[in-house]
Amino acid sequence: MAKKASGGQQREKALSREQIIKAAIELLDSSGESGLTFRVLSERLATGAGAIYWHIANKNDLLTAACDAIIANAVELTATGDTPEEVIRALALGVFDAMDEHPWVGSTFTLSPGQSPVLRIVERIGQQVRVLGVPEDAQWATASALIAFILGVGGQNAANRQLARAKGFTRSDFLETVAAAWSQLDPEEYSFARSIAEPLRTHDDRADFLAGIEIILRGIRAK
Amino acid sequence: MAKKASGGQQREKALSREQIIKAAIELLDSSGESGLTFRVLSERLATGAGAIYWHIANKNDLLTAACDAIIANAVELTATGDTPEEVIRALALGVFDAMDEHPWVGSTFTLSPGQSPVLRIVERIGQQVRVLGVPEDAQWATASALIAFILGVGGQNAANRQLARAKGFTRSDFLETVAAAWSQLDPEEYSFARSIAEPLRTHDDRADFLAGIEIILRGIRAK
DNA sequence: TTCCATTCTGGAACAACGTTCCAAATCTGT
DNA sequence: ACAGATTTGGAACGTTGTTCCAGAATGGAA
Repeated sequence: MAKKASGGQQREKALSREQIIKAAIELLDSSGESGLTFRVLSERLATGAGAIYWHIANKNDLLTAACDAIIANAVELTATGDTPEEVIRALALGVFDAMDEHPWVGSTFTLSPGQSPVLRIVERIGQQVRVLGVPEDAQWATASALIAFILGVGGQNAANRQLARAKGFTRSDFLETVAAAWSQLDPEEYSFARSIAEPLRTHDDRADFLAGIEIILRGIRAK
Repeated sequence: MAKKASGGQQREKALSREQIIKAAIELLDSSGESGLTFRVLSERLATGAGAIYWHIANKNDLLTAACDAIIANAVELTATGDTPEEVIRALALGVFDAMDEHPWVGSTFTLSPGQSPVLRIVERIGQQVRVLGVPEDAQWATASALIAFILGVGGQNAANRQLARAKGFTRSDFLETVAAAWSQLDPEEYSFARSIAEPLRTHDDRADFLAGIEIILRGIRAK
């Protein structure tokens, strides 16, 4: 029923689930979320839509698998450190960088809650929360806060990138646009947004992300 | 060019942007995100798709406006308190409750980054961060962390609800499914997920959300 | 009033998408 | 070499967001 790993080659141009996922990732990276359709994926793989559906349940399945491949790699590479806090920092940054390199990942998490991609992060974070000595009845809320923050940042960044790409903007153009809009808001009602518009132009997403992680770690420690 | 607010009624059954948004919200609430199509919206409003497009740019515009209506209401109602921390708590809970009542809102934020709905939250949170005495060069990162967390939780919850609805599950069914899956994972590799599966069955999302806010507030204070 | 330019309506039409279906091609075991 | 199971490729289906446009409704000028 499933594939058989019997050494011999099955066919000249065998079509495997892994190949499909790999091609999907390439397509997502080069053309964004809207660039992955079964038509262009078929062309790229020199086959038809039906053949793809033999190996894959539906588009959600495909996107989840693609997301999982990226996250599994990121988690594997970066989950090291001397202290639990260092591990959390490294893991969070690893996931952030992976999402930065593959902007579509951020919006893919919501397609499969509780499944593989999220699960990997839950486990790694949860283990470190345990090592940190957080009491058992607070472990889930604590890990959950870290995860929500990481996925929240990822989702927002993904949204920014996607909008920028759709309008043919660069990231810089996008920030420029937001800054320009915010700096012209009513000074009374939107004083904060106005004051933040200028520094926003040149801010560093990664540094802000790390600062957020530090705040949360400090909050956990301060209990 | 735009509508004229000249007192007289324009037509028996005038079609206004507000009416369209209201009908869209009702549809989203009753049938979920996939329930809002221009076909059923047309029927509900007893008109055609073209008439709707006269008042609204596209579906993104419509969803953003619907999201903004919910968020504006939630922010207006709940942004009160004696201390800045209390205001943040109240605001966060207000947004959480709004997202809980309208699950589609959580996934709508990503459609319009830097625009109205996010902006409202940025402003309110940012003002309180300022009152808290956070130094100017850390205000954005701090506010950003709170916002990312709030939107992250909202997005995950929305994803859960959406999946549950699509499969005809209740929230309880969904948690049951996740708990069952997690409790059968490999005890070595997924020790945390296994240990958390049981309590997850009956946990309180709102309490966990509030616990997360407290962690972040503690982290800000502990600087 | 009568007219006309503007504003607004409704539904047909279009292109693109995810998905299904199935006859043909290919493989595997006997 | 044959038969049954697996895998392929592309046509076809239903649905979606969006566009297009003929014409109805409206309000001000003559």
